Amino acid sequence: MSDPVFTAWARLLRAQTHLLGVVERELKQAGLPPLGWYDVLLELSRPGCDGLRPVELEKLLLLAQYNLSRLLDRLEKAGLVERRAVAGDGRAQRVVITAAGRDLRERMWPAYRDAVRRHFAAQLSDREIEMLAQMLGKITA
Amino acid sequence: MSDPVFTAWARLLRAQTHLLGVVERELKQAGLPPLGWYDVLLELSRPGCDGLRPVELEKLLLLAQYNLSRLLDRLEKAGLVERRAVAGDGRAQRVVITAAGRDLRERMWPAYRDAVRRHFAAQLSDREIEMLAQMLGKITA
DNA sequence: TCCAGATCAATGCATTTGCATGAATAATTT
DNA sequence: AAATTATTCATGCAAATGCATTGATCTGGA
Repeated sequence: MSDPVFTAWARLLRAQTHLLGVVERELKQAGLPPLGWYDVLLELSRPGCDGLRPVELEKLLLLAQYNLSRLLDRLEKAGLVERRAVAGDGRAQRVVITAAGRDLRERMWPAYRDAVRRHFAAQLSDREIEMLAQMLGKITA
Repeated sequence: MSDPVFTAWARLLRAQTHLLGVVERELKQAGLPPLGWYDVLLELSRPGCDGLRPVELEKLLLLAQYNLSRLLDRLEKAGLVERRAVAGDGRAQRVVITAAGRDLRERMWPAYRDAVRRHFAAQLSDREIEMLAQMLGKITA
């Protein structure tokens, strides 16, 4: 296990598990829904975004089709998104964020941001953050 | 979202999700159990390790107590580990790997190692791997 | 000794995920 | 046009996870 590759791999898994754990815990403690909800709401509220198809969200968020389908069920039930028919393609749908959805995302953001700053950014220098981003970017590139 | 911190954060989540996805997929395709099984078996088969308590595994692997309890149920049912009583503490138990457990871990290793090399290490130089490890180490430190 | 509090592990129940498949529409081939 | 194949999304069922609680010890005072 002195192999540098597996040291890095192990630390990647460990860091992610740890960070996701604390961040989710803080969100929950603030009475907010899980990060997965945030991710969807964020994509749908990007400037100029007039709704997205499930199949597009799937690729953006690396979610399995059936998981996204049910996540959208929950978001819709909570009144945060709406599914609309797509003219010209009877299979597809367009998922649109509602006012309540935008509102929730905006309320989640401070808690999310602060948790990431405190548990992630605070451990690293600005220079390190940038190098980290640069290297991690190569993986999914 | 041009904030370097959140660029790094987003890439961390993305890289991990992607890597875990492909690695798990390859393990499954090779007819092998999930990574979580490997992690437990690895800890239990470290040289000089004479079994570990669930509470120790919990901390090593960052698992929730109830999740570990049930993971051990599965491993035990599959004949890969045994739970033994601890002399002197009636609450505790000692989890010990079996011969079948060692065997499985050894069979998982090549598939795991190759997947990590191909999807993770291959994207980065040796120097980058080391820097990555160094930075990620600071997070859980 | 006895009791209050802490630690260790299991479990009932609800939620979420994974897997396989299905249902509907679109695109392509013949 | 008809038939085949591909795409998009949903869903039944099983497995795993999260949450709260329980049961059983152990520990440290009164």
